[in-house]
Amino acid sequence: MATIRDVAREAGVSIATVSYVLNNTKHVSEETRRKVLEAARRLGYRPSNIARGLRARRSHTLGYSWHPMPGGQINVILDTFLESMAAAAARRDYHILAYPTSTLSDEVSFYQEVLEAERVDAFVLSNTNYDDPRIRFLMEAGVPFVAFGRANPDWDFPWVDVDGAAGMRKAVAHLVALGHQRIAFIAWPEGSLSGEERLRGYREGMAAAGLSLRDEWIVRGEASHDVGYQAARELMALPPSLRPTAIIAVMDLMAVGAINALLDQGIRVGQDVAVVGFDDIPLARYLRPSLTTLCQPIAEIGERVIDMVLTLLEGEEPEERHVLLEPELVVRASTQPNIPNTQYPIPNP
Amino acid sequence: MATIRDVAREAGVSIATVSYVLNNTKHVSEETRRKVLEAARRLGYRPSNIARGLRARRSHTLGYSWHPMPGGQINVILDTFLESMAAAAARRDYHILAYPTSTLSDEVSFYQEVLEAERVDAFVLSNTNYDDPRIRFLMEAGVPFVAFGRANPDWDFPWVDVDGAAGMRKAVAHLVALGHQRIAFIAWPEGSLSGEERLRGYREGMAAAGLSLRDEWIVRGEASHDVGYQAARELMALPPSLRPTAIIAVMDLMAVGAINALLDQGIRVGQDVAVVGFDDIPLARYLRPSLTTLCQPIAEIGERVIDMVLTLLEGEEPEERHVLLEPELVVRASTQPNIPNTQYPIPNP
DNA sequence: GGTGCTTGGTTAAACGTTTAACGAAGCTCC
DNA sequence: GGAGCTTCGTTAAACGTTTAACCAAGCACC
Repeated sequence: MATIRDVAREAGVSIATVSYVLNNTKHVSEETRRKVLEAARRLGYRPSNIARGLRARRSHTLGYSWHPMPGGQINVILDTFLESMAAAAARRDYHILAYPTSTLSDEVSFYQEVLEAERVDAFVLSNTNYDDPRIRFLMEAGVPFVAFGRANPDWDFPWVDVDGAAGMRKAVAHLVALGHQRIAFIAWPEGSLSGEERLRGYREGMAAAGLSLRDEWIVRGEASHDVGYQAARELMALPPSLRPTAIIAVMDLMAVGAINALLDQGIRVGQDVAVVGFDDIPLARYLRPSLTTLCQPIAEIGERVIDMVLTLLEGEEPEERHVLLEPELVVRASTQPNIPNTQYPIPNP
Repeated sequence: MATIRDVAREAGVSIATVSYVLNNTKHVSEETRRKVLEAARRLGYRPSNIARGLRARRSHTLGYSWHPMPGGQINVILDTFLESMAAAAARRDYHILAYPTSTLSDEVSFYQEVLEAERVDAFVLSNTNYDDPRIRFLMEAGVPFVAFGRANPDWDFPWVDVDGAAGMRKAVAHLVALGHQRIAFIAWPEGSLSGEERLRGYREGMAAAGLSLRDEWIVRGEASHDVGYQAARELMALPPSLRPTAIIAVMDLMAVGAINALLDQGIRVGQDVAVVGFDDIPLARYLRPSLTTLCQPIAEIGERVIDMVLTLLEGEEPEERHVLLEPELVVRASTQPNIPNTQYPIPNP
């Protein structure tokens, strides 16, 4: 494997000159410049990332850590998110080190380890919590990082997030436009940042439509299909005057549970009762009925996150330190009975 | 940040001694050993991975590259696979560099780049093809790698794979035990390695059960929900004496398409016609009816792959160069009408 | 024709490890 | 009591870059 020394010899210059030419970091005459580039090309030279990193104290690597999904749930965004991040990073010669954090005993000390071993220059985090210890640590340590998701509002750190409240307002407005007045919400337990955010959007949407809101319409439970199932049963057990005609769930999986509960009771979803989810899981469009839901712009988030973190790494301030992106409402049969379930074209035999 | 020099000074020894103690690579008296370890602990010393890599020509990093799913499909295994690999790698102080390859113009030259930049010591690949150029390149370059998936059988390289044929034999046997005789198969277009493998298992299963096989029962098409939908329509349009009573699909997504087609025709899935998929996508258990399918031992594959690749890196031969793991048949309502759709417990209010 | 500036390049140190080569001290053995 | 071995450490080179410091030559200027 050719080293910078080989290139220097081949071009008849010193290794310093080669370095200057390749990094464009000092003026070099057009003549030698050409010679160096030519020699490097001939030898197929590629600077060793390791050696470069040792001297420049840069690994040209970003760490991305996420919590793998519990209980057989799927991480809907992982593939898309990693792909968009890796592509954005590659454009600027950075690479992504993947850290699923499930197996870590102490997550914070893990960050410290990786950092001190000089494996990564900066971090991207997702699945943030309110008083997220990772964020606290990274802020204190002065490490550049960007989070996908917000945390304690008193903390000032760069993040990109989806405006869950705006999404839920869209969902409510959509349902209201269809004539619904009694709209329920299946939420996560208190304490989840994005959960409360989405719930707030639901409340705001109801208020904006001038609809009153009943405590019975908000049912909370852990993120699972079964909790969604049970919540829908409870909602349908309310007296007719209170019984909701539409249900919004904080996540698709719970919406699927709710739909299954309704179907089990002979309720026609989309006609008798409408259901909206959040996530746009891959199968949402193929469910019976297909699921109206909110779709997050994951690819864009990935790019923004990387752009921000690389800006930080260059010692500059990103023009926007906080980026809030709106999810898109995808209307399907679970709220619009006139949309056929079979919304995919049937290919000709 | 403490360096080896700081530790040496603190312990009153030379840096070489520190290195020997920390790497357990030469005998050192118990006394100095203790002093060194104590000093390292006090200073919170952690060797710089970069410096270590430069000298030892090891980045302690493995590259994992995969093709992101086309057309909004989800990569069911990514989360689990990455997690198990990262955990197995971390146990031996290795880390995973993630390379979704969609954006690469020339995939092979990409491997060369990463390798020459000394970013990774070895590779893991998945989604292998028959004459996979990546595998050809890595073999020729003499780079250690392990593939999740097989390729050209003339090539000798280490891999771990799922025995799709065995899985399909299980599926057929399961259906035969339920009394089915006319069993159809929805396949991918010719040329897919795992696709042909699974198809072969279906044929073998039929032969083993002494059932004859009709050409009409094998329908091919691109991997998509809609192709599955259309295929099921075609199968149901066969004359009654040929019409299958069970359908096996090469992947869950196509099985879902088939189920939807059957439902649209008023056919009761699980009672009139049974359907089996392959993958065990996360929603499979929550579908109506829930989907009988084959589940791949992804976590185990991840561990095996990492163990093998690290063994290779140590210059040894793994005891097994080819590992074939059987998928597990998960029986649900789409083949067993007596299994209630609502197979999840309903929590007490 | 010295002074000072610019241009275009070189020299050499540094980054933090690993590890081969060396060596001092203590022991065994004849 | 010296040869030879073992034990336990040290010294110093090496890994492949980047970059500060330096320098020679050319030129302008008074």
